[in-house]
Amino acid sequence: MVLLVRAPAKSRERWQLPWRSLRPGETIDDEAAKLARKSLGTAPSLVEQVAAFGDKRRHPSGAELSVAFLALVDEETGEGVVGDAMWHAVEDLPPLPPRQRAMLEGVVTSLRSRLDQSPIAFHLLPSIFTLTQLQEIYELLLGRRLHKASFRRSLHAAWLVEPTDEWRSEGRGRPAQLFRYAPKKRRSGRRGVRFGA
Amino acid sequence: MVLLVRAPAKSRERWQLPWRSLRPGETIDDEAAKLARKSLGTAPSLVEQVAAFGDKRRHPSGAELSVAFLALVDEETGEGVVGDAMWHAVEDLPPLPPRQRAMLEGVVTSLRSRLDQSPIAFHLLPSIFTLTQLQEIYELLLGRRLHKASFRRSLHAAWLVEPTDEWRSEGRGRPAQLFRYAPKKRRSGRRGVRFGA
DNA sequence: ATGAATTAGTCGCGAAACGCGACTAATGTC
DNA sequence: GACATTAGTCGCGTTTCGCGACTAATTCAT
Repeated sequence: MVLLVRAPAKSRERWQLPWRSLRPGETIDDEAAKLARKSLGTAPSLVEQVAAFGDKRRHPSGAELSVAFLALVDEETGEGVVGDAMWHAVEDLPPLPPRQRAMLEGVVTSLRSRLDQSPIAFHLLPSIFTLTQLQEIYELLLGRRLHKASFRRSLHAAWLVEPTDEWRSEGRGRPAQLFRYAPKKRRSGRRGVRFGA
Repeated sequence: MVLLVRAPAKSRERWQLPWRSLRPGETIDDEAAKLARKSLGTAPSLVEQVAAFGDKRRHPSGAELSVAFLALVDEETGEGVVGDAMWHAVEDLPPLPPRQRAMLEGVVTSLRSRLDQSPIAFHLLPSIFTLTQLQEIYELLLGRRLHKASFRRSLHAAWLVEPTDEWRSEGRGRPAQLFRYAPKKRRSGRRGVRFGA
């Protein structure tokens, strides 16, 4: 889901991405982190610069150039959103200013395409987790279901996790083993997680 | 290879990426295209925005924010470079300002990673070309050799080219068939070019 | 002429990766 | 004790991949 804020009354669209103008002397990375904290009421688990947009479609503020950042929070943290901000489903968004629409699409595409190389998903989990939890995160970010056996095979081939000796029995069903994120640095030809079904 | 220009005398490094400051009222896409034309003496076959850099490492001009663009020209066109600009091998570069070093690395990585989905290579070839020419472009951009049979298999699987009925006999050896870029829009599950060996 | 050299293009096999249904395992519930 | 529920694995048929070896068409040297 995407966090949107109410737009000023004069805009045609009623919602916008959270944004702020760059203050002289500040770095955009710092500014983006501050904006995320302010919009969420808490610090996100990951903030990452994605792309810059500077074409004819102008930003609502009239700015020539916009730099898009991705910030991720887990569902629980997302509940504590402050002010007039509200979460919207990515597949069902209200009208947005054209450039923001493009930025959002770019961010989502970029996120999904880098998901196999970058350990983004682990930022949304506690340090110890079950493989089912991990798979659910990937399914959420990719927007589609994955096959359990195939997911685990890719995962082990990528040497990203190692088992702990703890087990979690969460209500009914067989207890799940807990894993931690522990990428093995394969010196040559390391491979990311490949997904398919 | 990368086109660098001489830095002002006061800088520690002697070379820099071509750059200019954004003039109010201009779009960065337009400005980038102009800069490329001016640096090269001719229009590049492709100009593409890649990423923005705004961390602590400052641009030589002191600017807070830098937006990196990729411009590609074929070897022949590159000969006509004007002024004090000079081509340098990507694997053997002179010292650059830190942010520019990072920008360059980002651009090259991004170029290589998107090469399988985006028809970048075709911008560097005439509209009619041989498959060996195409493979050489990919090898140049990826910085490694590819296996001929595998390359052609991936290429045909991606439905990117179609044969013409023309043949080129270029000196010795068997004449090569000429192809044109003609991507088939497979409605579902289109796949890019995959490389390996 | 004839054969070596050169470049283009294809075949096919062994290995690896993938998709996926079906299986076993361990727990709670009725 | 049967059954539902969740975790985890196995294995088989198919596709993809890496790559050496092959055929094809031309030029060059003798």
